[in-house]
Parts: sequence; C-alpha cells; structure tokens
Amino acid sequence: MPELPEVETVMKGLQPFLSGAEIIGLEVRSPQLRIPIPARKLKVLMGVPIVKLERRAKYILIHFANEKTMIVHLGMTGSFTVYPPKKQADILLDRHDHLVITTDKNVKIIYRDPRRFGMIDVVDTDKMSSYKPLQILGPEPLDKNFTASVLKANLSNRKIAIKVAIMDQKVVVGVGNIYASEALFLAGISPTTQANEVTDQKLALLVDKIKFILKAAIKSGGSTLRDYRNVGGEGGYFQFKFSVYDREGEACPVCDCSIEKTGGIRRIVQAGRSTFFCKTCQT
DNA sequence: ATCCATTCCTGTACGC
DNA sequence: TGCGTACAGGAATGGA
Repeated sequence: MPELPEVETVMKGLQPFLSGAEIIGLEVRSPQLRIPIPARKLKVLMGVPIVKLERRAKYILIHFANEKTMIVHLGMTGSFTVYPPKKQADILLDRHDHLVITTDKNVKIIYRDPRRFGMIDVVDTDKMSSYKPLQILGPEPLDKNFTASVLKANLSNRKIAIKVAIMDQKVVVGVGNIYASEALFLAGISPTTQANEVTDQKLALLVDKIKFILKAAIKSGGSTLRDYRNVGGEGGYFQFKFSVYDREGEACPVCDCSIEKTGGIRRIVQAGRSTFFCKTCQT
C-alpha cells in the first residue's frame, strides 16, 4: 500500500531505466484499472525521449520531450518491475500484469496491479496542473513551504478527527493510513482530536514528525508492507518497525504503561480505516 | 462547504 | 480440507 515514501522509491527506481530512454514497445494486456488504460493516448509516447521523472503526492509523473506527461498512480497494489535484458528469462506474466513497456535499451518494465486501484493516464504537460486529480492536491509535506501555519490554515473549520484530516489530500498530500498513525504517535496527539482544536504547539510538532517519518521511510527505501515491491521485485527494506501501526495489544514502545492496565496499543476505526495509538502517550 | 458512508477490487487470513 | 466471510485501503462519489 504505497504512500509517499514508497512512490518516491519506485520513481527513483525507474529513473535510471527511463530517463533519457525512449519507449519502443507498449502492450496493454489488461486495460481495466480505476480508469481504463488509454492505449491510444499512450501511443503518442512511442519513440519520444523521456525528459525526466518526478513525484507529486502519490503520483509518478513521466515527462516526455513532446510535451506529454504520463501520470501513474499505484493505488493499493500497483507495482513496477524492471527487467534488464539479462533478466527477461525470468518474466512470467500473470493476469494482473496490465502494461508491458519496452525501452530502446531493451529493458522491459511491467506494471502489475492485482486490486486495480491504480491509474495510468496521459496529459499535455502544460495542462497538467489543471488535471483534476492533481489540481485539488494540497502541499507537499517535504516541501519547506509546508509549515505549521499552512497546516493550521488548511484545518480551519475542519471538525473531522485529526487522523482523518491529515489523510485528506487537500490538507497535505502523501500521508496515508500508516504514516498518519505513526506521525500522530510521534507527535503525542490523540488521533480523535478534532482537527481545528489541535494546539499550535502540537501542530508544529506534527509537521516535524510527518516530515521526519516520511524522510526516514524514504531513506530506508519504502516500507515492508505486504503489497509493496520495489522495481527489482523485492519487498521493501524499511528496517525499523512501526511504532504503533498493526501492533494492537502490544506494549507501547515509548511509555511504561503496563499492558495489563492499559491494554497496550489500541486499534479504532476512523472513516472506515484502522487507527493505532497509545492512549497514554497521545492526548 | 463540510462530512460521512459507500464504492471500486482481489489476495490473504481466519473461524468453523 | 474446504468453504465462507471479513479485512486491507487511496481516492472518487453522492447524499445528508
């Protein structure tokens, strides 16, 4: 379940194989994703040099020299696997391999997405910022412009729980269910606090912790979550364990509350998603 | 304008 | 063993 660090890792993994290369083969094997893969639009990318790759929120943007940009979202289970010429004997296509890309260096790149929540589209680069999914996005959490005052402004009038709020892409992008729980734990904020009632001091701490956890995860190459694969086809190598995520009933890694007394790390459901937290550390 | 539940989808884990 | 069911969740949607 890729969040910002995983998307960043995938983008960085694709970069050496795509930047400066051209696509000479495109096979849409199974078009059905969140929106159908636009095979005809993809064709205009054939034989055109790739200028650069970047990440915006959880989207990977691949810019081509003809002023077209390929936009990819990995959804829940999307992955790219890169096969250099020597590895292509290993390719075993399955029914969830939606797109096979071949570059002029004879590298094959396969997009697989079993749960089909991903998305692939092509837009004019100069119209990219008005492309609906990108247009509504809030600030990049790792940008220096993402500050406590920006977060505060984006939370004004918001009565939803802070956990739900920081997963809202209009408030801040890239924070998914896992890092939302982790960042709130590190900041000592209860996930159920009403968003516009979090104190300025705690908001500043939250901004710091969001940046910290995302950077740490990027540094470790993405998380080890069940559906995540890097472009070499391996699971992540995110070595540190999560503090609270998926650790219901375990002891809080920080405080000395006894499990017998407190029940340890709690799990609650907010907006249909699991939230994990320590009732003692987070107020 | 904001909020909330629902929808999409399928592999995995679990209980009986 | 096998079957059924609940669950995982990013983002869009529609109704309140």
